[in-house]
Amino acid sequence: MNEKYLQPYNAENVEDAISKIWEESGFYNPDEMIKAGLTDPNAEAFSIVLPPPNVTGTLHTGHASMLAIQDIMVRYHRMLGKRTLWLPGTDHAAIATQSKVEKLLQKEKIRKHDLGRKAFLERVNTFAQDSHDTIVSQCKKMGASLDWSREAFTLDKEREHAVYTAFTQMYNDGLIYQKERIVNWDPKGQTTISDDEVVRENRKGTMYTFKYSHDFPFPIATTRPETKLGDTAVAVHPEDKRYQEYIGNEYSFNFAGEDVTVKIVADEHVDPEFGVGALGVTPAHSVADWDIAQRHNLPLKQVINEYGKMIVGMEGVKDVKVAAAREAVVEWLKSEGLLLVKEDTIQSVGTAERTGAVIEPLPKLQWWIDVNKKFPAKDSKIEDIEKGQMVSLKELMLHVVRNEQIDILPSRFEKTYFNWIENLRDWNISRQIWYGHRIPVWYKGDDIFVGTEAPSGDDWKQDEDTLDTWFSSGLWTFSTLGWPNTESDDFKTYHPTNILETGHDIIFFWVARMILMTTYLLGDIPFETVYLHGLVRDAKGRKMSKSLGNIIDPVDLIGKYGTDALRMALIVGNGPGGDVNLDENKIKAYSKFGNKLWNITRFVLTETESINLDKDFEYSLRDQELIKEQEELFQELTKEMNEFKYYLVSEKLYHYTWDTFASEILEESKTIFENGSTEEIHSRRQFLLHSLKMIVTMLHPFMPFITEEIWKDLKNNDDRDILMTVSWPTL
RNA sequence: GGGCGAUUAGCUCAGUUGGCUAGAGCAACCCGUUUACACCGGGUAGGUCAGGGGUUCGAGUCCCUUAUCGCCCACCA
Repeated sequence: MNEKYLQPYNAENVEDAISKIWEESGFYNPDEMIKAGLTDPNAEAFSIVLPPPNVTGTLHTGHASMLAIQDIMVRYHRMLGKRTLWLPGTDHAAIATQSKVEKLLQKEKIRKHDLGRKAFLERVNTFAQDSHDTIVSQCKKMGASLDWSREAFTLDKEREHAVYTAFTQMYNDGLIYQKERIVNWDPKGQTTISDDEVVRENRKGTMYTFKYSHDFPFPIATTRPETKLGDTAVAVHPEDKRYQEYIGNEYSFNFAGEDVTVKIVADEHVDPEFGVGALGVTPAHSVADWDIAQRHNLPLKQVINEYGKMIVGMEGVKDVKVAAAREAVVEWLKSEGLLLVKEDTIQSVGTAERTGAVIEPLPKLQWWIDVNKKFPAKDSKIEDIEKGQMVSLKELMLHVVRNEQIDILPSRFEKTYFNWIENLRDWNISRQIWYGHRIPVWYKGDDIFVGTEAPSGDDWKQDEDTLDTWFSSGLWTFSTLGWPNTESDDFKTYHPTNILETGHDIIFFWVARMILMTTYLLGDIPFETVYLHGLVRDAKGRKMSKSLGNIIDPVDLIGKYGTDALRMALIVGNGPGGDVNLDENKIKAYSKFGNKLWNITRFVLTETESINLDKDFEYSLRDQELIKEQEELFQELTKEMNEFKYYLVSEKLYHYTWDTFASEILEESKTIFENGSTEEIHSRRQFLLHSLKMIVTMLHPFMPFITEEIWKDLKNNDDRDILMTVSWPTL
């Protein structure tokens, strides 16, 4: 027996050595598996794309959990003999990365405009490269069997070509258009953001009820008096008796130094029960008011600029930030005797997901994707949609989930998905930041050119804006497989992918966008199953955050307990959609399990030292009984593997190994070895060896390192050298 | 305002399509080392499965209801 078993299991030494074996084998790459004769070239394909981590820093425990789940899926299918690809990459994460680098520059007292676009982007690229390198090494530490030879980046040349191709097609189909409309403006990030990048927060505010002027017939209420300088109407409910006589009238007056004219309009949107039942309409600075203005053809008047400062008004208001201007306007109302009521209220404030700034709705010229416009469907692999049939993006997105061509797990998220799509508005895809895919539109005078490359000839100027990062992420399942070349081997073999495993927090940002892009561009689905995992929380179930100081670094945990133990702690009891509380004690428990398995191996090897697995003999009655029990369990486990119930399989393997195999069978074996007949002893030795091989094989997707290490001492001549490439037991 | 989820042992949680005396890890208490493993073994204690009602031969599991907590979505000024 190998002397290593005389010492307790040392995860750290073993894991590094095993990683090396796997990487040097090249078997993460399915092509190498085929070359070595380990995978049948005609085998069914199985593919997953890694949700590309943002190059904004290092991986956290959430990533660790994601890697563990996906690696289980991948190793399992590889062992089933499938042509298995797990494709890695990273995401440039436009705004997130740019604002991170801006913060770093701020510490050096450098502003990005002083550097200029080119120098700034060099800084960002350096930062992104560092993050990338850290992420790659962390993925490897987790034992993730990713095919690095196919690694991609959302902002590299190949992906740019895919992005430009997609943009051009959508533009030519009239799905991408440019229009001035009210947008979510982030005054801190100096860019627009899409609706789902706006995080709503309930904050304390003050509701002011006042009259515009002494001549105005009735009061209105608002939480933002400073925007009233931009009012162009007052809306009331059409059936509200109090205001009937005023509908259609126009009133002009001076408000805090600005000449204002408002028209009284009747609109169903107004709730007569709320406040005074009359709403000052500010089309340029409120999304709801913009919609009212559209319905009544009202003029637009911008009073706040991109820096969140007032551009009109009296002294103390003009050129002042909105918060201070609000105070000034309220003071003015008081002094004029126009303020009637001031009361505390809770208001829902939109903030920018990345910068935390309060969103200032502003009218701006932007690029949009029309989700309602009908277009002829591409050559369609979508069930019940024929080629050329007129469909909208929204319809396609709903259709493929409704007809279960795409399955979402857990299924309750399907409802959430439908609800979101049904209320979807056009997608604002242009951003006023530097880091990202530059919009593939060029201008020369009044001419406009949209294409995958700059037009020939001088004086063409490319659009300054970049694309929303999710535009490129939306193409991920096929831009990584060679698209727009649909004839490439990878594309033909691995698309659509089988499973998308990701967090339920990005179902709208990403999952929905991938479905949008793929159904539109390919007339196909991007993946068959969406497996959504929850959040990794701390031991007490709290969200990990910097302010709570409860962030756990997966690398520290691996150093302490080993990757196998961490993986088990993240998997057991963690079903789809559920949050997992990561308790260090749980990891500790599974590191003990590793040692248990180690000692089981020691016992079995000691007792079976001189023998090989014998295929031609009959088990004793007792052993036949044990085999039967075992096979029943293993069949059940295989079924559960196919149902994505990794949380059950891992737990059951743990209990079988410890409570049944070690506590009962090994103990019983001691008696047999002492008192049994020759036949009984031989049978039991065979049984132990056989069982341990089965256990180690089935545990491999969960605890890849220790099982691979044990396999070295367990394999026979006719077994494959590397456990990763061994077949999953078929019973 | 709409939707979803949770509530099981001191703590953190499993419990798969309703089916034998409700489980795990950690914590607590007692005992055990001539060895596969003290990173261990054996044992003890601890739960009216949030409350109430219903369906059923049978409910932690299904239905209704109440309470508490949490999450997501939404243009109530």
